[in-house]
Amino acid sequence: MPSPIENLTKIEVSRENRRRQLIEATVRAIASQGYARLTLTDVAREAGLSPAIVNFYFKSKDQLLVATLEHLGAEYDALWHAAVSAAGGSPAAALEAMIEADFHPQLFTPEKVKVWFAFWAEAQIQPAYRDLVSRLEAGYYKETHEHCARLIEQGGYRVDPAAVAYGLNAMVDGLWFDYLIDPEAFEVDMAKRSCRLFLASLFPREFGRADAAIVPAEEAGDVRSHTGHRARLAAALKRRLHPNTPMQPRDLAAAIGVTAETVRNWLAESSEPSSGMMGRLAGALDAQLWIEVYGPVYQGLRERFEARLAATREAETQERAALDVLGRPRS
Amino acid sequence: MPSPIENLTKIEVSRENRRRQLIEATVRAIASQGYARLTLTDVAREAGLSPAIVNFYFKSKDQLLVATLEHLGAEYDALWHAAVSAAGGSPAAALEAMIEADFHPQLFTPEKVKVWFAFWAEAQIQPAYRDLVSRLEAGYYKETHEHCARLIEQGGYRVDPAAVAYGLNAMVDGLWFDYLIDPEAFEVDMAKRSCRLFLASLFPREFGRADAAIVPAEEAGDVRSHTGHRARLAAALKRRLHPNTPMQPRDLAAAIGVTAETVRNWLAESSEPSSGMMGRLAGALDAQLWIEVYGPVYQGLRERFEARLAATREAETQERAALDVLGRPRS
DNA sequence: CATCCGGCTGAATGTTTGTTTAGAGTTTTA
DNA sequence: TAAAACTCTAAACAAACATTCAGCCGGATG
Repeated sequence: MPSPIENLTKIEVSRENRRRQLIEATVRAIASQGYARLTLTDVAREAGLSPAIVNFYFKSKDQLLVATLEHLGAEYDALWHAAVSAAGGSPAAALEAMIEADFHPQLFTPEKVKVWFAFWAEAQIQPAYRDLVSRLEAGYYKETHEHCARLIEQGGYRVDPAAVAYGLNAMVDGLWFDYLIDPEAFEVDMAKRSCRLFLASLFPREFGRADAAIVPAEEAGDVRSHTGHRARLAAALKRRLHPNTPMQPRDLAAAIGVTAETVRNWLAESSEPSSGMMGRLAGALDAQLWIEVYGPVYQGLRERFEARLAATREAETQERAALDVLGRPRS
Repeated sequence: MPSPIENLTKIEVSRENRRRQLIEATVRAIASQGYARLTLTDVAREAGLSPAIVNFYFKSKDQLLVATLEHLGAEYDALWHAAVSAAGGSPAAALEAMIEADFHPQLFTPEKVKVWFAFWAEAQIQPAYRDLVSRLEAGYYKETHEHCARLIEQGGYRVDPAAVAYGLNAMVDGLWFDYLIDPEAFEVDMAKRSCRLFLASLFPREFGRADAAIVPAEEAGDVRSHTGHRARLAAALKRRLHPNTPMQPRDLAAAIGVTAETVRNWLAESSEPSSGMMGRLAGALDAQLWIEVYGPVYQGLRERFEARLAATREAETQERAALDVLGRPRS
């Protein structure tokens, strides 16, 4: 389990922290000023530094913006990859995990959604943005399509996996859009329910009947609300900060830009990182961290899937038998 | 059937034309330069005029941009309102009409979609944009919700109309987004099919079974492909340019910025306006024009709906009877 | 025909902003 | 400890841009 930071000198780590500090300042600045009116003075003010600093760490304003988009893209990719891995092999659980990831509080904040749309709009002009955005979208679509196809095959369904994946992707993007337009009125539960409604009406055995989908999903609660991940985080960190490894708490703290005291508190389970900080941790260490900490949550999701599947399959069998009695097998 | 242009002097008409010319130049300029890099010089170049002209017809660059957004919004509203009216009272046909309108070639062009997203992204900052965009979205959602609710009630379905309307809106927005990201790869038919797949799985009687929705929809063809609307347009125009009305072909031509010769060609059915020009016509005359010209197309859609409904209702009745025999009425 | 007036332009203006540069303060290295 | 390297800032610079304005041109008006 090698860590990226082992290969870097302290100077390089420090530079990396400054760059990230500026990138995060850029995100805040775009969210408050807008992309079009963004100036380096805004970024510097957010970062608490002088305007000229940007041209020191990034060659130009354009490069800062590209780096910001790359940062957001990497964060998004890492999150849903980890969620899918944690969901195990079941395609239904994987799709559910992707929906959860799409509305995960680390990504799905008013600030970040605003910034995403700013880049998306601008990507039509700037080829540098465009390529990156297209690659992200394609990767996400491919993954969705794969799980849909497997689900259709395993479940013996007869719909076009491309149409399903396409529709699901579009719905998620559209819900992000709704959130952009009016974050106050947006209800995350309702959004997830709409996605499940779509899947449930196509795959009733795995996602429950469409009728059931209108009932607020009491399961599949917010990841944050689950207790136990504080302990899991501490354990996962301890494994990585084992005495005979070169990395010590203070190194990790320096790598992610917090004090050593903060890291010690996490290890002592007396506090826990914000979701944003959690993303930094996963970046500084490895993506496996995500799975170890949040895996059990998705594991729970998976188990509920299996139970629901068994129940609805029973009902399905009875219904099918009833039709068979009349000699008119269901098409 | 009063026409707005009757109340305007020639000078006012001329001013209105220039304003629209500048607005359309702005749309092209944003599509090619992007919102952030847009300069008045770009707009002027697109319009074939000098940069200072903008501050003559609009007090400032900001006002030009607001006017541009208002123009797009009015066009969008008019289009789907007309489509819904033409669809008659059936909620299913209305929903189908709204889907058709959302991907209508007048609106759904790479240029306009780019510009829409540019404004949407910027709407997070500029309250002037924000209010307008929110109002448009709300109106569209309300309409969708209404038709969904009626469909659910009439059909005896048991899903939450809000979740359906929400999901459908999100899917349409998301498909626009896909188009933004990669217009080359986008297939309009596939997009419409995904929307119908969603509706079909919830309302199988009105939209056909989900299984059927994977077959390319040979019906519901593109509005443009229907012959006959050239004749309908000529007739509709003749009614409005009747000899004893004050408006003559040359007035109409001036109002929409074409030559009188062009209008005469439309009347003679020897040519037809582009979809964009059709939008101008409806604006200069009245929205009813849309219905007269394109109504029969949506009428055809409605008839196919009725036929499909009758066929699937028959099958449904048989199935229900089969279940009743077993004394286990379908829940 | 002379006059007037609105439409439009080219040049000028003042502001904003990205970038450069010289150098001060601090840390690291020899 | 001295020198070198690094980080960061303040000021200067140059380019881009929205906006203003004086005035030209062409058609309408008397």
